[in-house]
Amino acid sequence: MTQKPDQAPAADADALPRQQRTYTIGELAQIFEVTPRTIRFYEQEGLLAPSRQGQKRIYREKDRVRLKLTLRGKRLGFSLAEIREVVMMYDAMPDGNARQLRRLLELLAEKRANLERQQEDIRLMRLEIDDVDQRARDVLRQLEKPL
Amino acid sequence: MTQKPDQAPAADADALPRQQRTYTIGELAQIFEVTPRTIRFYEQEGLLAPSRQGQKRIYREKDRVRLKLTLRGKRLGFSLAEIREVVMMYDAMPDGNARQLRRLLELLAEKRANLERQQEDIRLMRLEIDDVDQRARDVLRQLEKPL
DNA sequence: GACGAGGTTTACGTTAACGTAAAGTGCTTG
DNA sequence: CAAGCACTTTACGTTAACGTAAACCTCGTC
Repeated sequence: MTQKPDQAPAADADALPRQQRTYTIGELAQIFEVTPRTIRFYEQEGLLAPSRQGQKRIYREKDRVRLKLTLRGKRLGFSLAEIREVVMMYDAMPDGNARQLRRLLELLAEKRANLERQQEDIRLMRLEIDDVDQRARDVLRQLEKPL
Repeated sequence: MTQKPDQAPAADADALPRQQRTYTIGELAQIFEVTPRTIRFYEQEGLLAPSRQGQKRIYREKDRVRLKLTLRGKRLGFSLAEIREVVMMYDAMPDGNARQLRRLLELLAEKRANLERQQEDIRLMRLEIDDVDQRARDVLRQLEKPL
């Protein structure tokens, strides 16, 4: 029963060259610490398009990367709609219409500007945090001094 | 009618030393490009606590800074609850209980870690964007070449 | 062949962060 | 003093991003 490596799922899964590996929804969910529901929802929103094997969803490397990018976008506060916009244009690239491509470049510039503002926000917030931290330590030191 | 600088609101407002300046809700809203509703909502959520003059809210420099920090937090994807947590502990600092202070330091460390992950996310997403940008430009060039 | 572990669809519920509308207060300006 | 603005409270509506529950397959295993 262990001679048919047709689609070995679990045991020697990490022996495959990764590009050919497939994932179930549960596996992906575990990897990224989200629920299957979340993954299905992202599909419904047009962010993922796994193939099917009968009724079950089959995720490939491409889908895994998509999910990773989506979650990264979310951590940065982007909405699913924004993320989808970029992802879909990216997919439409190969047979790219010139107008579409220019639009994509605009979009990318927007995102870049967004990221830069975020970097500045991070820088400032770090300064604030360091300041508060310092003051808290000072107060604490004063409290512990008169022993 | 222009001799009483008691609480001059508009005309020579920028002549005041800023620390004494006060703002109406509408002014603040305009400055930060949010609606008054948003500002009231933040108050309701415990993020702002303007004084009153009769029924009207009076915002001082402190409130303006609070709002600025709040909006910065939002841009970074923090929830109002998270922001409030830090803000409230900050306010409780002066009469600080040692346990509270240590808790604050923990919280700050958390936030810092969060910011660092975000920076990494930004770095990676920039790489992605630059890559997509480059490929889009390449395709575009090929489309325009055979004139 | 019952069953438990995973998968599936469908559908209603929930939370955060406001938007929007109604109805009232207070000043100042023609 | 009527009109208009900017403010107020109260309350219901809305959207995004899932959570949760029910009811159903399908497969390997005891």
